[in-house]
Amino acid sequence: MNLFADIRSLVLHALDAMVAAGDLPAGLSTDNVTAEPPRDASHGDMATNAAMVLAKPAGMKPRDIAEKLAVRLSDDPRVTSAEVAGPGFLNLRLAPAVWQNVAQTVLDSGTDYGRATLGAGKSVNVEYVSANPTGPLHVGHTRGAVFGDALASLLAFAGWDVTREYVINDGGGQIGMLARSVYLRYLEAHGKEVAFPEGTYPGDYLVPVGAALKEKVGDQYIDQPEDIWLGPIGDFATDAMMELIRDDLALLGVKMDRFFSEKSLYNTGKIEACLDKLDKMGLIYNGTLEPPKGKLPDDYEAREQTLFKSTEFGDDQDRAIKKHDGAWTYFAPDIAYHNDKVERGYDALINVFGADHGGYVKRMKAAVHALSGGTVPLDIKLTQLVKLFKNGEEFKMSKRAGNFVLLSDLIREVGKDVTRFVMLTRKNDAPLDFDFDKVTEQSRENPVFYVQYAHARVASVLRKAADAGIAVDDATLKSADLSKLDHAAELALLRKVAEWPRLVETAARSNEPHRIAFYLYELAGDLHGFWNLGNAETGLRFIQEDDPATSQAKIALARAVAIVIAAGLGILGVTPADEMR
RNA sequence: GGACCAUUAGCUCAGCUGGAUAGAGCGCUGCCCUCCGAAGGCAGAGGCCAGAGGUUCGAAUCCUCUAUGGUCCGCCA
Repeated sequence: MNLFADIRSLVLHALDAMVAAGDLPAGLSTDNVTAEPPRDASHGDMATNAAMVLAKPAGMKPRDIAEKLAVRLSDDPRVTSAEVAGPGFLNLRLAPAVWQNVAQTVLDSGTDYGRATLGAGKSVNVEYVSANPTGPLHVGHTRGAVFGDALASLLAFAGWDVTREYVINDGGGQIGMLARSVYLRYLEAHGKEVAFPEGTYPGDYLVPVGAALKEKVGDQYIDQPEDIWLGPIGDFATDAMMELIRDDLALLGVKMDRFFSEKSLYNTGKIEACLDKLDKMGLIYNGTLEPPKGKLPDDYEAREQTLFKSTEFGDDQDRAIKKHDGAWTYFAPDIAYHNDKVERGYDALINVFGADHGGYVKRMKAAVHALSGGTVPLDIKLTQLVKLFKNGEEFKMSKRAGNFVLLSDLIREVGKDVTRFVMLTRKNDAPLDFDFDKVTEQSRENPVFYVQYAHARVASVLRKAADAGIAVDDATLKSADLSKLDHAAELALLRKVAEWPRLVETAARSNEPHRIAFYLYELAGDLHGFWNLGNAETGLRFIQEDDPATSQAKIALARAVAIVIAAGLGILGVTPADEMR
């Protein structure tokens, strides 16, 4: 399925044969032997570094190994030439049939082409978004949501059994503030004058929640002390906020497999049990932390509290799990939450956090390492800030000014597909500029458009061909005579398509979905370039008048490109377009 | 004081986990539509891969130090 893996194993077999023939010492490690397309296509279709890697341990000259290897590889029908080059590279040229078969493979597999077995038999939990349930999602949450979702899809495509999870922070103090805010809206719904004190949430979105509460409970909470209503209203408000958030996520095309309530860890003994477990490992103690460096808070005083020995696992200092008054810090339930994930039996955990949680990474990894005995890797991906630009100027958002751009506003303005794709055109850990004007522009500068346009062009060809009476269903295309695809430009395009499975693997291995977006942009560029060749050289147009057989072979190539684009966009959560408007 | 991330063309960024002459887009220069959508394409100019050491057949990539920028640093979740 993966051509590069096939060629690599061909090389490895040849090396084994050399060992058997006494041309190479036995027992050499071939871990670093690669088979990859050379950067410069003029070097050939595939290059292996085997000779250079093995030269030293074998005590032989690289060129000697390479030449013997070349002879053996030449025996394979797929290899048309094997030349030693440079310091000891072995450049291979492959038979056109190898590339032509790629088109057939793609048509056979459809958008499943490129699915990998990297994660086969393994499960991974991807936790993302996890915004506090105190209001609708805004732009700040969007990048993490898109990134996490695309990463989850990528891993699923690479064979992992993926769980998408959202942890609801419904156990902390901010739920109390939410409840008070809703209470004020509730009073307002009863016609009372209210003022929002510092710390409460004055946003309009709580108005309907207050009204709904009135609907549900009538006037029973009016003039009642806080301890009567705080709990129930907190629950009521959290549910309402989660409904809001789910709606926002739906707009983005994000669907979670599981919502985990942090509150469910409280008063159930789960936190205590988990910390007991750590205590038995000798990782919990009472102590006093060093005062923070840099700016010292005005009211700082050294206090003794319960600490977790995260320094044992590389953290800079130990971390508090209990406040001075004995209440849990946020870290405590979070440890228990991750313990729960470990106990659910995942083979790997991934958390997607905003960059402002960078300081949290080490302690969380420390906790998971301790809880799983080092058996469950936790990867934490941080997403950097998104800067919005409108009319050429940066649009600053601030909590105080309350001028957040809501996720729903963003979608309304530019759409789900644009939002998702653009958010994935940067590495997760690099800041991202989101320019409202650019992202809706129809030009090469706008990668979303450019990729969509390539897909639409193929769809257009299919329509035109059908109009001309040429059968272009995939079943027919599959049986086309692909040996007609013998032009260098056609083979080059097939090579690019053939890279897809390999790209999926590397992207999945590094948890970097942005690589998909970049590859699609390149593939689209190659298609556009190829398309234009047809201007000067009519023999390269997809539709050849009066020659349905050739047309079908060429259209099969176009379809293969479109299928890969569709598969890639599928991972990114973007709908491929059949025509541009 | 410390941690994490970044530093690649005038600008915005990739760089396939160590490979051959470092790549795109924008901008600049010059070209290509009786032609499946020119909403495109081709070509040219433009680089001390922040700096200095190290690791090895080989470094933009790995390690150390330095510089600059960003994020963060008590029991807030």
